[in-house]
Amino acid sequence: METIKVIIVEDDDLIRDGIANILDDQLGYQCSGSFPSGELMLENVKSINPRIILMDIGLPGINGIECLRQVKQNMQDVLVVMLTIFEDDERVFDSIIAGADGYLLKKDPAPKIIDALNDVLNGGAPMSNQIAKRVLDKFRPNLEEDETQILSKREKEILDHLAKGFTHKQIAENLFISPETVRGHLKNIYQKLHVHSKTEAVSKVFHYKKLR
Amino acid sequence: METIKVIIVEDDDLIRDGIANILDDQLGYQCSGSFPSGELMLENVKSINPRIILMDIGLPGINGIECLRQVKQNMQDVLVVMLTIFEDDERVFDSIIAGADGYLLKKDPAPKIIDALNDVLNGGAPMSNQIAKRVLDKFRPNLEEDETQILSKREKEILDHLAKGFTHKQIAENLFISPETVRGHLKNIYQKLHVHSKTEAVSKVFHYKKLR
DNA sequence: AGAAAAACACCTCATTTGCGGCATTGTAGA
DNA sequence: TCTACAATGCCGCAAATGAGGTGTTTTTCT
Repeated sequence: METIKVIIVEDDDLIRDGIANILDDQLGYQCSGSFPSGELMLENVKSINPRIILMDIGLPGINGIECLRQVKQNMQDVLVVMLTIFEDDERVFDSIIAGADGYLLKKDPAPKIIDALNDVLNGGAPMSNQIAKRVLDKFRPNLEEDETQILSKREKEILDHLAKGFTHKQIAENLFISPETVRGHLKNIYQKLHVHSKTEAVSKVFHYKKLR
Repeated sequence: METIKVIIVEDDDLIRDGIANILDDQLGYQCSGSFPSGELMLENVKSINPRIILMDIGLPGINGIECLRQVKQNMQDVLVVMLTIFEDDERVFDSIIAGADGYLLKKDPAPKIIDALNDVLNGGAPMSNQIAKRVLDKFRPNLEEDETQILSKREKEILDHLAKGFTHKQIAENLFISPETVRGHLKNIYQKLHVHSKTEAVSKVFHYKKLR
Protein backbone atom coordinates (compact mmCIF):
# COMPACT_ATOMS: atom_id res chain seq x y z
CA MET A 1 0.00 0.00 0.00
CA GLU A 2 1.43 3.35 -1.06
CA THR A 3 1.28 6.64 0.81
CA ILE A 4 -1.56 9.00 -0.06
CA LYS A 5 -0.41 12.33 -1.49
CA VAL A 6 -2.24 15.29 0.03
CA ILE A 7 -2.07 18.98 -0.89
CA ILE A 8 -3.04 21.85 1.40
CA VAL A 9 -4.31 25.23 0.18
CA GLU A 10 -4.63 27.67 3.07
CA ASP A 11 -3.43 31.24 3.49
CA ASP A 12 -2.83 31.11 7.24
CA ASP A 13 0.75 29.92 7.75
CA LEU A 14 0.15 28.45 11.19
CA ILE A 15 -2.87 26.41 10.18
CA ARG A 16 -1.23 25.27 6.96
CA ASP A 17 1.92 24.05 8.66
CA GLY A 18 -0.07 22.55 11.49
CA ILE A 19 -2.11 20.39 9.18
CA ALA A 20 0.96 19.50 7.14
CA ASN A 21 2.61 18.17 10.30
CA ILE A 22 -0.44 16.17 11.23
CA LEU A 23 -0.34 14.53 7.81
CA ASP A 24 3.35 13.74 7.84
CA ASP A 25 3.05 12.27 11.33
CA GLN A 26 0.43 9.89 10.06
CA LEU A 27 1.48 6.61 8.52
CA GLY A 28 0.12 6.26 5.01
CA TYR A 29 -0.29 9.98 4.40
CA GLN A 30 2.14 12.49 3.08
CA CYS A 31 1.86 16.25 2.55
CA SER A 32 3.09 16.64 -1.01
CA GLY A 33 2.61 20.37 -1.24
CA SER A 34 1.15 23.30 0.65
CA PHE A 35 0.18 26.60 -0.92
CA PRO A 36 -1.02 29.94 0.45
CA SER A 37 -3.17 30.67 -2.61
CA GLY A 38 -5.33 28.91 -5.18
CA GLU A 39 -3.32 30.32 -8.06
CA LEU A 40 -0.11 28.75 -6.81
CA MET A 41 -1.83 25.43 -6.25
CA LEU A 42 -3.39 25.36 -9.73
CA GLU A 43 0.07 25.89 -11.27
CA ASN A 44 1.52 22.86 -9.53
CA VAL A 45 -1.34 20.45 -8.96
CA LYS A 46 -0.89 18.55 -12.22
CA SER A 47 2.76 17.73 -11.67
CA ILE A 48 2.14 16.67 -8.07
CA ASN A 49 -0.96 14.65 -8.99
CA PRO A 50 -2.32 14.37 -5.42
CA ARG A 51 -5.08 12.05 -4.24
CA ILE A 52 -6.64 14.58 -1.87
CA ILE A 53 -6.70 18.38 -1.66
CA LEU A 54 -7.52 20.20 1.57
CA MET A 55 -8.87 23.56 0.47
CA ASP A 56 -9.63 26.66 2.50
CA ILE A 57 -13.08 27.86 1.47
CA GLY A 58 -12.21 31.54 1.97
CA LEU A 59 -9.00 31.98 0.05
CA PRO A 60 -7.60 35.41 -0.86
CA GLY A 61 -7.52 36.10 -4.60
CA ILE A 62 -9.25 33.27 -6.40
CA ASN A 63 -11.61 31.81 -3.80
CA GLY A 64 -11.75 28.20 -2.70
CA ILE A 65 -14.96 27.39 -4.55
CA GLU A 66 -13.78 28.68 -7.91
CA CYS A 67 -10.50 26.89 -7.29
CA LEU A 68 -12.39 23.68 -6.53
CA ARG A 69 -14.35 24.04 -9.74
CA GLN A 70 -11.22 24.39 -11.83
CA VAL A 71 -9.47 21.47 -10.20
CA LYS A 72 -12.49 19.21 -10.62
CA GLN A 73 -12.75 20.19 -14.26
CA ASN A 74 -9.23 19.03 -15.03
CA MET A 75 -8.76 16.18 -12.57
CA GLN A 76 -11.99 14.30 -11.94
CA ASP A 77 -10.46 11.74 -9.62
CA VAL A 78 -8.93 14.06 -7.07
CA LEU A 79 -10.83 14.32 -3.80
CA VAL A 80 -11.37 17.80 -2.38
CA VAL A 81 -12.14 18.41 1.29
CA MET A 82 -13.06 21.99 2.18
CA LEU A 83 -11.77 23.75 5.28
CA THR A 84 -14.15 26.16 6.96
CA ILE A 85 -14.03 28.21 10.15
CA PHE A 86 -17.74 28.23 10.88
CA GLU A 87 -20.24 25.46 10.31
CA ASP A 88 -22.88 27.88 9.14
CA ASP A 89 -20.81 29.19 6.29
CA GLU A 90 -23.16 30.06 3.43
CA ARG A 91 -20.52 28.97 0.98
CA VAL A 92 -20.79 25.30 1.91
CA PHE A 93 -23.74 25.01 -0.46
CA ASP A 94 -21.89 26.59 -3.33
CA SER A 95 -19.04 24.19 -2.78
CA ILE A 96 -21.39 21.21 -2.63
CA ILE A 97 -22.68 22.11 -6.06
CA ALA A 98 -19.12 22.70 -7.25
CA GLY A 99 -18.29 19.15 -6.20
CA ALA A 100 -16.67 19.19 -2.76
CA ASP A 101 -16.24 15.73 -1.25
CA GLY A 102 -16.33 16.71 2.41
CA TYR A 103 -15.94 19.40 5.05
CA LEU A 104 -13.60 19.96 7.94
CA LEU A 105 -13.43 22.69 10.55
CA LYS A 106 -10.00 24.29 10.82
CA LYS A 107 -10.11 23.79 14.54
CA ASP A 108 -10.80 20.06 14.24
CA PRO A 109 -8.29 17.91 16.17
CA ALA A 110 -5.75 15.72 14.39
CA PRO A 111 -7.66 12.42 14.77
CA LYS A 112 -10.77 13.95 13.25
CA ILE A 113 -8.78 15.17 10.26
CA ILE A 114 -7.29 11.74 9.70
CA ASP A 115 -10.70 10.14 10.07
CA ALA A 116 -12.08 12.47 7.44
CA LEU A 117 -9.31 11.57 5.01
CA ASN A 118 -9.93 7.88 5.55
CA ASP A 119 -13.62 8.48 4.97
CA VAL A 120 -13.30 10.28 1.65
CA LEU A 121 -10.96 7.56 0.42
CA ASN A 122 -13.65 5.04 1.25
CA GLY A 123 -16.26 6.91 -0.73
CA GLY A 124 -17.85 8.74 2.19
CA ALA A 125 -18.49 12.44 2.62
CA PRO A 126 -17.15 13.54 6.01
CA MET A 127 -18.92 16.52 7.52
CA SER A 128 -20.18 17.63 10.90
CA ASN A 129 -23.73 16.82 11.88
CA GLN A 130 -24.46 20.52 11.93
CA ILE A 131 -23.51 20.86 8.29
CA ALA A 132 -25.41 17.69 7.46
CA LYS A 133 -28.47 19.22 9.07
CA ARG A 134 -28.19 22.31 6.92
CA VAL A 135 -27.84 20.19 3.83
CA LEU A 136 -30.95 18.20 4.70
CA ASP A 137 -32.90 21.39 5.28
CA LYS A 138 -32.02 22.60 1.80
CA PHE A 139 -33.37 19.35 0.47
CA ARG A 140 -36.72 19.62 2.09
CA PRO A 141 -39.52 21.59 0.51
CA ASN A 142 -40.83 24.13 2.99
CA LEU A 143 -44.46 23.10 3.24
CA GLU A 144 -45.33 26.11 5.44
CA GLU A 145 -44.89 28.60 2.64
CA ASP A 146 -45.71 26.31 -0.25
CA GLU A 147 -48.38 28.15 -2.22
CA THR A 148 -49.19 25.03 -4.20
CA GLN A 149 -50.70 23.53 -1.04
CA ILE A 150 -53.89 25.54 -1.54
CA LEU A 151 -54.52 23.73 -4.80
CA SER A 152 -57.05 20.92 -4.95
CA LYS A 153 -55.95 17.33 -5.48
CA ARG A 154 -56.80 17.38 -9.16
CA GLU A 155 -55.12 20.72 -9.65
CA LYS A 156 -51.91 19.46 -8.10
CA GLU A 157 -52.10 16.46 -10.37
CA ILE A 158 -52.38 18.67 -13.41
CA LEU A 159 -49.55 20.87 -12.17
CA ASP A 160 -47.35 17.80 -11.85
CA HIS A 161 -48.03 16.89 -15.45
CA LEU A 162 -47.29 20.46 -16.45
CA ALA A 163 -43.94 20.23 -14.72
CA LYS A 164 -43.10 17.30 -16.95
CA GLY A 165 -43.53 19.52 -19.97
CA PHE A 166 -46.84 18.21 -21.24
CA THR A 167 -49.27 20.22 -23.36
CA HIS A 168 -52.97 20.62 -22.62
CA LYS A 169 -53.78 17.80 -25.00
CA GLN A 170 -51.23 15.41 -23.55
CA ILE A 171 -52.43 16.07 -20.02
CA ALA A 172 -56.01 15.49 -21.13
CA GLU A 173 -55.09 12.16 -22.68
CA ASN A 174 -53.17 11.12 -19.60
CA LEU A 175 -56.02 11.91 -17.24
CA PHE A 176 -58.83 10.83 -19.58
CA ILE A 177 -60.55 14.20 -19.57
CA SER A 178 -61.23 16.85 -22.18
CA PRO A 179 -58.49 19.36 -23.06
CA GLU A 180 -61.08 22.00 -22.25
CA THR A 181 -61.29 20.72 -18.72
CA VAL A 182 -57.54 20.91 -18.42
CA ARG A 183 -57.71 24.54 -19.51
CA GLY A 184 -60.39 25.14 -16.94
CA HIS A 185 -58.22 23.72 -14.17
CA LEU A 186 -55.24 25.72 -15.39
CA LYS A 187 -57.25 28.91 -15.16
CA ASN A 188 -57.94 28.18 -11.51
CA ILE A 189 -54.34 27.18 -10.85
CA TYR A 190 -53.07 30.42 -12.35
CA GLN A 191 -55.45 32.42 -10.19
CA LYS A 192 -54.47 30.64 -7.01
CA LEU A 193 -50.74 30.86 -7.69
CA HIS A 194 -50.88 34.39 -9.08
CA VAL A 195 -49.20 33.45 -12.34
CA HIS A 196 -50.13 33.92 -15.97
CA SER A 197 -48.45 31.14 -17.91
CA LYS A 198 -47.38 27.52 -17.83
CA THR A 199 -43.76 28.43 -17.51
CA GLU A 200 -44.37 30.64 -14.51
CA ALA A 201 -46.41 27.91 -12.87
CA VAL A 202 -43.73 25.29 -13.47
CA SER A 203 -41.15 27.70 -12.13
CA LYS A 204 -43.14 27.97 -8.90
CA VAL A 205 -43.53 24.21 -8.61
CA PHE A 206 -39.79 23.68 -8.69
CA HIS A 207 -39.20 26.62 -6.40
CA TYR A 208 -41.25 25.01 -3.67
CA LYS A 209 -40.60 21.36 -4.40
CA LYS A 210 -36.88 21.92 -4.99
CA LEU A 211 -36.33 18.55 -6.58
CA ARG A 212 -38.22 15.60 -7.97
CA MET B 1 -32.37 19.00 33.44
CA GLU B 2 -35.10 16.47 32.79
CA THR B 3 -34.79 13.10 31.15
CA ILE B 4 -35.44 12.91 27.43
CA LYS B 5 -38.38 10.73 26.47
CA VAL B 6 -37.63 8.44 23.55
CA ILE B 7 -39.94 6.10 21.63
CA ILE B 8 -38.81 3.13 19.54
CA VAL B 9 -40.73 1.76 16.56
CA GLU B 10 -39.18 -1.47 15.32
CA ASP B 11 -40.70 -4.82 14.49
CA ASP B 12 -37.70 -6.96 15.49
CA ASP B 13 -38.11 -7.75 19.21
CA LEU B 14 -34.41 -8.24 19.84
CA ILE B 15 -33.33 -4.99 18.27
CA ARG B 16 -36.18 -3.09 19.88
CA ASP B 17 -35.42 -4.33 23.37
CA GLY B 18 -31.70 -3.92 22.80
CA ILE B 19 -32.03 -0.27 21.97
CA ALA B 20 -34.52 0.23 24.81
CA ASN B 21 -31.95 -1.10 27.24
CA ILE B 22 -29.23 1.14 25.83
CA LEU B 23 -31.49 4.12 26.40
CA ASP B 24 -32.51 3.23 29.93
CA ASP B 25 -28.88 2.60 30.87
CA GLN B 26 -28.00 6.09 29.77
CA LEU B 27 -28.39 8.95 32.23
CA GLY B 28 -30.68 11.61 30.86
CA TYR B 29 -32.54 9.31 28.49
CA GLN B 30 -35.56 7.17 29.05
CA CYS B 31 -37.39 4.76 26.78
CA SER B 32 -40.99 5.85 27.20
CA GLY B 33 -42.49 3.39 24.79
CA SER B 34 -41.56 0.78 22.22
CA PHE B 35 -43.83 -0.48 19.48
CA PRO B 36 -43.60 -3.23 16.86
CA SER B 37 -45.68 -1.28 14.32
CA GLY B 38 -46.34 2.25 13.14
CA GLU B 39 -50.05 1.93 13.77
CA LEU B 40 -49.55 1.16 17.45
CA MET B 41 -47.13 4.03 17.82
CA LEU B 42 -49.45 6.53 16.16
CA GLU B 43 -52.21 5.58 18.61
CA ASN B 44 -50.07 6.35 21.63
CA VAL B 45 -47.58 8.98 20.56
CA LYS B 46 -49.73 11.95 21.58
CA SER B 47 -50.26 10.81 25.13
CA ILE B 48 -46.58 9.95 25.59
CA ASN B 49 -45.41 13.17 23.92
CA PRO B 50 -41.81 12.06 23.34
CA ARG B 51 -38.89 14.26 22.39
CA ILE B 52 -37.33 11.72 20.00
CA ILE B 53 -38.66 8.81 17.95
CA LEU B 54 -36.39 6.05 16.68
CA MET B 55 -38.15 4.67 13.62
CA ASP B 56 -37.43 1.58 11.56
CA ILE B 57 -37.51 2.60 7.93
CA GLY B 58 -38.89 -0.75 6.76
CA LEU B 59 -41.82 -1.36 9.02
CA PRO B 60 -44.48 -3.99 8.28
CA GLY B 61 -47.92 -2.55 7.59
CA ILE B 62 -47.70 1.22 7.41
CA ASN B 63 -44.08 1.85 6.49
CA GLY B 64 -41.63 4.03 8.39
CA ILE B 65 -41.70 6.88 5.93
CA GLU B 66 -45.46 7.24 5.86
CA CYS B 67 -45.43 6.93 9.62
CA LEU B 68 -42.80 9.68 9.81
CA ARG B 69 -44.92 11.90 7.63
CA GLN B 70 -47.96 11.50 9.83
CA VAL B 71 -46.08 12.12 13.04
CA LYS B 72 -44.43 15.25 11.66
CA GLN B 73 -47.78 16.55 10.53
CA ASN B 74 -49.25 16.42 14.01
CA MET B 75 -46.20 17.06 16.18
CA GLN B 76 -43.75 19.42 14.55
CA ASP B 77 -41.30 19.50 17.45
CA VAL B 78 -40.66 15.79 17.77
CA LEU B 79 -37.32 14.63 16.39
CA VAL B 80 -37.33 11.49 14.27
CA VAL B 81 -34.21 9.39 13.70
CA MET B 82 -34.56 6.64 11.15
CA LEU B 83 -33.15 3.14 11.63
CA THR B 84 -31.83 1.40 8.55
CA ILE B 85 -30.05 -1.88 7.92
CA PHE B 86 -28.07 -0.79 4.87
CA GLU B 87 -26.51 2.58 4.20
CA ASP B 88 -27.50 2.46 0.57
CA ASP B 89 -31.18 2.14 1.27
CA GLU B 90 -33.07 3.95 -1.48
CA ARG B 91 -35.66 5.00 1.03
CA VAL B 92 -33.32 7.37 2.86
CA PHE B 93 -34.12 10.02 0.27
CA ASP B 94 -37.84 9.63 0.65
CA SER B 95 -37.47 9.99 4.39
CA ILE B 96 -35.28 13.07 4.00
CA ILE B 97 -38.05 14.72 2.05
CA ALA B 98 -40.57 13.51 4.58
CA GLY B 99 -38.58 15.26 7.29
CA ALA B 100 -36.28 12.78 9.02
CA ASP B 101 -33.78 14.39 11.38
CA GLY B 102 -31.06 11.75 11.21
CA TYR B 103 -30.06 8.18 10.41
CA LEU B 104 -28.71 5.29 12.42
CA LEU B 105 -27.70 1.81 11.41
CA LYS B 106 -29.37 -0.90 13.46
CA LYS B 107 -25.98 -2.45 14.06
CA ASP B 108 -24.49 0.77 15.42
CA PRO B 109 -22.92 0.35 18.88
CA ALA B 110 -24.45 1.92 21.97
CA PRO B 111 -22.11 4.94 22.15
CA LYS B 112 -22.90 5.84 18.56
CA ILE B 113 -26.61 5.72 19.24
CA ILE B 114 -26.25 7.97 22.26
CA ASP B 115 -24.03 10.36 20.29
CA ALA B 116 -26.67 10.55 17.59
CA LEU B 117 -29.37 11.39 20.11
CA ASN B 118 -27.21 14.12 21.60
CA ASP B 119 -26.60 15.46 18.14
CA VAL B 120 -30.23 15.75 17.07
CA LEU B 121 -31.03 17.47 20.34
CA ASN B 122 -28.33 20.02 19.51
CA GLY B 123 -29.80 20.71 16.10
CA GLY B 124 -27.50 18.45 14.12
CA ALA B 125 -28.39 15.70 11.68
CA PRO B 126 -26.47 12.55 12.59
CA MET B 127 -25.77 10.23 9.69
CA SER B 128 -22.92 8.10 8.42
CA ASN B 129 -20.47 9.61 5.98
CA GLN B 130 -21.64 7.11 3.41
CA ILE B 131 -25.18 8.41 3.61
CA ALA B 132 -23.92 11.98 3.61
CA LYS B 133 -22.07 11.20 0.41
CA ARG B 134 -25.21 9.91 -1.23
CA VAL B 135 -27.09 13.01 -0.17
CA LEU B 136 -24.44 15.27 -1.64
CA ASP B 137 -24.51 13.36 -4.89
CA LYS B 138 -28.25 13.92 -5.19
CA PHE B 139 -27.59 17.61 -4.74
CA ARG B 140 -25.10 17.88 -7.51
CA PRO B 141 -26.11 18.35 -11.09
CA ASN B 142 -24.57 15.58 -13.17
CA LEU B 143 -22.58 17.63 -15.64
CA GLU B 144 -21.59 14.53 -17.66
CA GLU B 145 -25.08 13.93 -18.94
CA ASP B 146 -26.32 17.49 -18.76
CA GLU B 147 -27.73 18.18 -22.22
CA THR B 148 -27.86 21.90 -21.51
CA GLN B 149 -24.05 21.95 -21.59
CA ILE B 150 -24.07 21.94 -25.39
CA LEU B 151 -25.86 25.29 -25.38
CA SER B 152 -23.93 28.48 -26.04
CA LYS B 153 -23.42 31.03 -23.28
CA ARG B 154 -26.21 33.25 -24.53
CA GLU B 155 -28.55 30.32 -24.95
CA LYS B 156 -27.94 29.22 -21.37
CA GLU B 157 -28.64 32.77 -20.26
CA ILE B 158 -31.95 32.78 -22.06
CA LEU B 159 -32.82 29.36 -20.67
CA ASP B 160 -32.17 30.66 -17.17
CA HIS B 161 -34.60 33.50 -17.76
CA LEU B 162 -37.11 31.05 -19.14
CA ALA B 163 -36.81 29.00 -15.96
CA LYS B 164 -37.86 32.07 -13.99
CA GLY B 165 -41.09 32.13 -15.92
CA PHE B 166 -40.40 35.11 -18.18
CA THR B 167 -42.07 35.64 -21.55
CA HIS B 168 -40.21 36.39 -24.79
CA LYS B 169 -40.78 40.09 -24.31
CA GLN B 170 -39.60 40.13 -20.72
CA ILE B 171 -36.44 38.24 -21.60
CA ALA B 172 -35.81 40.64 -24.47
CA GLU B 173 -36.15 43.64 -22.16
CA ASN B 174 -33.89 42.05 -19.60
CA LEU B 175 -31.14 41.31 -22.09
CA PHE B 176 -31.61 44.46 -24.20
CA ILE B 177 -32.29 42.57 -27.42
CA SER B 178 -35.28 42.18 -29.72
CA PRO B 179 -38.04 39.69 -28.86
CA GLU B 180 -37.43 38.27 -32.31
CA THR B 181 -33.88 37.47 -31.37
CA VAL B 182 -35.11 35.71 -28.26
CA ARG B 183 -37.38 33.63 -30.46
CA GLY B 184 -34.44 32.83 -32.66
CA HIS B 185 -32.37 31.64 -29.73
CA LEU B 186 -35.27 29.61 -28.41
CA LYS B 187 -35.59 27.83 -31.72
CA ASN B 188 -31.96 26.76 -31.46
CA ILE B 189 -32.38 25.76 -27.84
CA TYR B 190 -35.38 23.59 -28.68
CA GLN B 191 -33.45 21.88 -31.43
CA LYS B 192 -30.44 21.19 -29.25
CA LEU B 193 -32.51 19.92 -26.32
CA HIS B 194 -35.00 18.03 -28.50
CA VAL B 195 -38.01 19.80 -27.00
CA HIS B 196 -40.91 21.70 -28.50
CA SER B 197 -42.05 24.16 -25.86
CA LYS B 198 -40.96 26.46 -23.08
CA THR B 199 -42.44 24.20 -20.46
CA GLU B 200 -40.55 21.20 -21.73
CA ALA B 201 -37.33 23.17 -21.80
CA VAL B 202 -37.81 24.45 -18.26
CA SER B 203 -38.60 20.92 -17.17
CA LYS B 204 -35.25 19.79 -18.56
CA VAL B 205 -33.39 22.63 -16.88
CA PHE B 206 -34.63 21.63 -13.48
CA HIS B 207 -34.08 17.99 -14.21
CA TYR B 208 -30.38 18.57 -14.74
CA LYS B 209 -29.82 21.49 -12.40
CA LYS B 210 -31.92 19.92 -9.64
CA LEU B 211 -32.07 23.06 -7.57
CA ARG B 212 -31.40 26.79 -7.77
C1' DA C 1 -7.11 35.33 -44.16
C1' DG C 2 -10.96 32.42 -44.34
C1' DA C 3 -14.41 29.32 -42.31
C1' DA C 4 -17.49 28.33 -38.67
C1' DA C 5 -20.17 29.46 -34.99
C1' DA C 6 -22.76 32.69 -32.34
C1' DA C 7 -25.61 36.59 -31.82
C1' DC C 8 -28.69 39.56 -33.80
C1' DA C 9 -33.10 40.64 -36.40
C1' DC C 10 -37.23 40.23 -39.36
C1' DC C 11 -41.21 37.58 -41.87
C1' DT C 12 -45.17 34.27 -42.28
C1' DC C 13 -48.39 30.92 -40.79
C1' DA C 14 -50.62 27.46 -37.94
C1' DT C 15 -51.21 26.19 -33.32
C1' DT C 16 -51.31 26.87 -28.47
C1' DT C 17 -52.38 29.38 -24.80
C1' DG C 18 -54.54 32.88 -21.49
C1' DC C 19 -58.69 34.95 -20.27
C1' DG C 20 -63.50 36.10 -20.25
C1' DG C 21 -67.69 33.97 -19.98
C1' DC C 22 -71.24 30.03 -19.00
C1' DA C 23 -73.29 25.50 -17.48
C1' DT C 24 -73.76 20.82 -15.28
C1' DT C 25 -72.89 17.38 -11.78
C1' DG C 26 -71.39 15.58 -7.43
C1' DT C 27 -69.71 16.07 -2.83
C1' DA C 28 -68.77 17.90 1.61
C1' DG C 29 -69.75 21.03 5.22
C1' DA C 30 -72.68 24.50 7.78
C1' DT D 1 -81.35 21.95 3.17
C1' DC D 2 -78.58 25.27 1.31
C1' DT D 3 -74.05 26.60 0.00
C1' DA D 4 -69.50 26.30 -1.43
C1' DC D 5 -66.29 24.12 -4.00
C1' DA D 6 -64.37 20.72 -6.96
C1' DA D 7 -64.48 18.66 -11.37
C1' DT D 8 -66.25 18.40 -15.73
C1' DG D 9 -67.10 20.60 -20.37
C1' DC D 10 -67.80 24.25 -24.12
C1' DC D 11 -67.42 28.97 -26.83
C1' DG D 12 -64.91 32.98 -28.52
C1' DC D 13 -61.19 36.10 -29.01
C1' DA D 14 -56.64 38.15 -28.62
C1' DA D 15 -52.06 37.28 -27.61
C1' DA D 16 -48.19 34.26 -27.30
C1' DT D 17 -45.78 30.66 -29.10
C1' DG D 18 -43.46 27.01 -32.37
C1' DA D 19 -41.67 26.08 -36.83
C1' DG D 20 -40.21 27.32 -41.26
C1' DG D 21 -37.58 30.59 -43.69
C1' DT D 22 -33.79 34.61 -44.74
C1' DG D 23 -30.19 37.77 -43.78
C1' DT D 24 -26.29 40.74 -41.37
C1' DT D 25 -22.66 41.39 -38.12
C1' DT D 26 -19.42 39.93 -34.69
C1' DT D 27 -16.54 36.60 -32.53
C1' DT D 28 -13.75 32.59 -32.52
C1' DC D 29 -10.81 29.30 -34.28
C1' DT D 30 -7.82 27.38 -37.60
